[in-house]
Amino acid sequence: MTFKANLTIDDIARELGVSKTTVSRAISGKGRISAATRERVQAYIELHNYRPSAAAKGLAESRTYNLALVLPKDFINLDIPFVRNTMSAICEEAFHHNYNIMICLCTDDAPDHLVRILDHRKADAVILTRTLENDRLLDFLASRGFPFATLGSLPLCNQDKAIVEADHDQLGGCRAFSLAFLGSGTGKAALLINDMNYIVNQSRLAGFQSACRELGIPLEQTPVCSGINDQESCCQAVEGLLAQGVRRFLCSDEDIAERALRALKANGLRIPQDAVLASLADSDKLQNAVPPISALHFDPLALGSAACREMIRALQDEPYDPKPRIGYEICMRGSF
Amino acid sequence: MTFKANLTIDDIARELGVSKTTVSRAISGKGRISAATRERVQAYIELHNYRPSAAAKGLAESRTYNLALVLPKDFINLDIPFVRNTMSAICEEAFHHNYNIMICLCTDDAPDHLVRILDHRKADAVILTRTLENDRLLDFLASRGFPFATLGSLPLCNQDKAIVEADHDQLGGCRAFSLAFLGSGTGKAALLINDMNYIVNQSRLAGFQSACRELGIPLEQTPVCSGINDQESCCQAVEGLLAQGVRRFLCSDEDIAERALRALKANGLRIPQDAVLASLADSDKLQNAVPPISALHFDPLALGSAACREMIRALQDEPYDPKPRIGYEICMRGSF
DNA sequence: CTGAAAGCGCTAACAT
DNA sequence: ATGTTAGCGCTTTCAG
Repeated sequence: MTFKANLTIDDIARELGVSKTTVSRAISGKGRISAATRERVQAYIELHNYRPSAAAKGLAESRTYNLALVLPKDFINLDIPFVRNTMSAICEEAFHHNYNIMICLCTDDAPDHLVRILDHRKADAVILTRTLENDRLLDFLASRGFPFATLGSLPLCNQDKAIVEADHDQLGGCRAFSLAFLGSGTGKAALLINDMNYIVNQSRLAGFQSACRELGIPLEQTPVCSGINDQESCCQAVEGLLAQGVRRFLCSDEDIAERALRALKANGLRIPQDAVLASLADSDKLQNAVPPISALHFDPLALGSAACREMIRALQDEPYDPKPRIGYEICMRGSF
Repeated sequence: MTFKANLTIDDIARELGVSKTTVSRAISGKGRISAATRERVQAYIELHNYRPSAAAKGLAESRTYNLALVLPKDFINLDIPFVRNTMSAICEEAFHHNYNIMICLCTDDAPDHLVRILDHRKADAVILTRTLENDRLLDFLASRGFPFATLGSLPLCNQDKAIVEADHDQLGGCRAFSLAFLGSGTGKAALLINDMNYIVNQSRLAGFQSACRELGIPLEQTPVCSGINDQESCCQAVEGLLAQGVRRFLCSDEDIAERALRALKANGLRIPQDAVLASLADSDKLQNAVPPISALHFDPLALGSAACREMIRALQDEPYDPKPRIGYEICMRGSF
């Protein structure tokens, strides 16, 4: 079967003895058209495998049917399962709505890829895969008034600037998980956390502290160590806390949990006999760790899909949820 | 500063009292135009921050300035450093040439994303991140006559169907590395390999066998185990080989090397005292393994850039290299 | 219910 | 060297 490459709406109109308008209507379903001619056109299209040109449609409608997905540049060097997962979910969801995903690699101080996509109007909206407290990309998008969605909540300074702000229920999840963790034993419990510039870490801390308040645990009983970004800083923090008599460690994410596990093992402590450990974010690694680490589990696929879906709805002036929230699951694996 | 969103070439022409054509020429540099007017136009553009609409330019030129990057669907669940790395390199390179990258998640039997991109003409060419022996995506692209580039060599059945076929020098690298590995000791040496449907594995095997021939090692002295795709099959293979007296293990990639390392350790063998181990593909994991594993090292960034660059050159009718080859490096880390 | 015509913003012959 | 004109393939008033 030969492939007739570039059949146009004009060809069909001529062939069928109708006008371009009629063909267009038969395809889009917009405007009045008789069922008979619609079917005639559709049959022709089906038979001849006609596919409209996205470029032409786009130009006429001032749309591209593309979404720009901003990936953090360190994704090059570092596997970030969250990014990988949300990326695929977004891609799937976009496909489902006839949109495509254009990727751009950006850092806060190198937004070049994104700038160019906006300048050349190659996408209808942007999806950010993470949110920071001082986020120049966020400021940039807001200042341009360009529609965007975020995975993760916005900082107060950019409150409500996004069309869609999708997030896991971090506050509720961290609170519930912290309650379980804190309630499962006695003695000082510490929170190990990384970069507080990430909004997600702020939410985690807030959830943890809310649980502390609920249980009437005074602040000095729950030390918080932030800035844990490699094995060394983690070891130092853990050893310092051990010296203070802390034996209960809650980690803000899976990477820290892995490091803390190593640090505790290195200090000869067994989990859960000598010390307990848990994580406010999950991954395969924690499930397969020895011993497995209990964690608060979220579904990145659901988050990515939701953000993408609602953004596309918004673009099409359909009713949409500006702040989709994805629930959590508590995975008890015996590490506390 | 307010942002005048949609300045067009028409606005500029009117404002400057010249024709659209002149403006177009001043921008593209095509056609004759006086230096004076070119500068006048450029100054105006600079001042008013004009950016051409990619959609309009695209429609007029029948181009999209987009490249479709096909990612394997299992990238969702599994980190594939090679994919991550080449993806970023491609994205960077594309940016550099004013192209954008559109991603599509495909498997051999679910090419939907790609089909739609081609149908709607949303990309000018495709980049495949891997090549298989029986590759329906490859057949599909070839049958459509759509331009594409591959990372990795093509199978014989689709020889020369790609516009660009970028590859590491697998044959040369594997041969050289195998020579070093085989020459470093005596006794049976085994090759552990995964899916022979991957062209890259075929090249690795060919390189290995070429080294064997060169050294005059008979085939029965170099057992080859293929189909190693998880820890269990690796353990079985390793134990079977140990029983045959094999103490020298060459692995086709980093994942197998990791698994083999575990299997050897589990059998109480120390590296390199009791057994030696090496890998025909490298990654951070091998570098950080205990003990570090010697490996043949390639640069995925260079590969991705080359494929993307040559593909874009081809699209622009510039001279290009249809078969860029990236060199290798042998990283000796003491595991043999 | 259908068609004619203008237009989306740019490029590219073909004049001049 | 610059302008005129006609597209690229679709959508969308506005008439009939």
